[in-house]
Amino acid sequence: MRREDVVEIRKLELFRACADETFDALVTAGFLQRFPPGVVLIQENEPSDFLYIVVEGLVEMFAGHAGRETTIGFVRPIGTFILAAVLKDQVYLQSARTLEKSRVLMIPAANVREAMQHDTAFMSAIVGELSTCYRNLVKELKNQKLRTGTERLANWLLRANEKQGGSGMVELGIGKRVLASRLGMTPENLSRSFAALGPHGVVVNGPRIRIADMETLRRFARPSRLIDDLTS
Amino acid sequence: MRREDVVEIRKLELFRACADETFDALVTAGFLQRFPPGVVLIQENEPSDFLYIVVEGLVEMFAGHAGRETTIGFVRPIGTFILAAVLKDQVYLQSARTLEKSRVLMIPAANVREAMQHDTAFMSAIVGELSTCYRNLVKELKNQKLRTGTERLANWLLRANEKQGGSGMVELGIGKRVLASRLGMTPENLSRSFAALGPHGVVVNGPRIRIADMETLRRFARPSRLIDDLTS
DNA sequence: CGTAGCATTGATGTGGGTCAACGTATGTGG
DNA sequence: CCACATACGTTGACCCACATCAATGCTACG
Repeated sequence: MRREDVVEIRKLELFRACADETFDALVTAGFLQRFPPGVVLIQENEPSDFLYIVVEGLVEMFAGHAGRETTIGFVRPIGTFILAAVLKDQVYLQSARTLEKSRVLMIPAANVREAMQHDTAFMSAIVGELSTCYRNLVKELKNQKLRTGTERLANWLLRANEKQGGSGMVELGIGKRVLASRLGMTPENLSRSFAALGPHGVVVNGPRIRIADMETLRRFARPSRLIDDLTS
Repeated sequence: MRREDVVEIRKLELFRACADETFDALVTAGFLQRFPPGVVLIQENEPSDFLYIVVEGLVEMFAGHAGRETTIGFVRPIGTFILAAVLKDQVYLQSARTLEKSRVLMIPAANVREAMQHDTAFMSAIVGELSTCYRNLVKELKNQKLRTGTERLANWLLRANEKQGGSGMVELGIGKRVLASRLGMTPENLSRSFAALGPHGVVVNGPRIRIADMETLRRFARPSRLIDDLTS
């Protein structure tokens, strides 16, 4: 494991405030693994053996039921997933797979729980992380229940544009079929939603999207700080 | 505030393990308020001044956007709400209103945050509570994205039946219009969904539902531990 | 009583899923 | 280098899930 990666992980909200010994112990106990794209890292309903930290690449969280499947979210460097399952020592509720070639740090769940009990600053950081994740999930539920698919796409584009500098040129960065699942629709419907956004100032060119008229798109999308803000 | 209420609150997962001084300080700092039905206790986008504990009655969590509104969940005695907002000292993402005559204990947010920093056992309980809430929310998101409205209703009935003793007679306990919002559909569609469950062994009689054929209903509903379990 | 709110039902429209066909890369092996 | 296979995105036809609008009956309550 590269030193620069360790430095980056240390900067995570989750690890920033904890003691050196805590951090070192966790990193030492962890395994750094490389995975090609498309590898399933964890599967729902399995016991939570590790806390996962994405050091490089891209991981998709998803879940299935009765023959259907949906994407819950993505984890990019540097980010963690399934913290809650690890803390409660219960089965995963989500599955995870790599979308790109990825490097992932796996920390044994028992070590995380133990570290939390011995380092108050770390536990405090966990509270912060869980609260943030909880609030993001509330926003996602509101996104799903209060908006149509096309509206979700419009807001996703606005947010992606800001993350990429606000130039009005958006690179999807993920396949459209995965984006469709993320937004809770079928690939066919995503195509039609893109078409429907044409009159609202959106020009599609393969994986490159141009927001030609930001004001019109915003008027249609109706972004809300209580749904779309990333931070909190 | 009655002594027996204090005893019950003390039994909450959130307060069970904390020090006596922590608990007493929080309860002393809190205000016990009575509200008639239909009172809005908090509104989304307002700063989080209090942690709320429902001592008696029934509270609905809901959220609105662009003229639409949806129910996120219910809080029954003894239960807490908006813990995450309080911990992050940020605005509420949900609103809350009483559905019945209720008694609610309001604890100033600053006291909660302070207590957490001074009582490790309390902080540990907060981690447990947040993890549980997070996982319940993941389940709700899966419920929404992976099921149709009628399927959600069928599973809701199965769960309500178990909570009420498993006799096969289910009392709704809330208005059908509120239930519809909870399940993410309109009141009209809830009526039709009830009708659609007739062939699957469900008999409706106003607010009293009879599950005449449990096996048939379960076969239709396809309940899953990864979506419908209350505990975890 | 009269009125207001709620549940139900029907008619109708829209969002979105399903199925099928087709085009366009991107590879792979001959 | 080409033929072929595969995966993906797009488009059209069609159908189901669900919302909307309107009308009706019911119950609860002042």
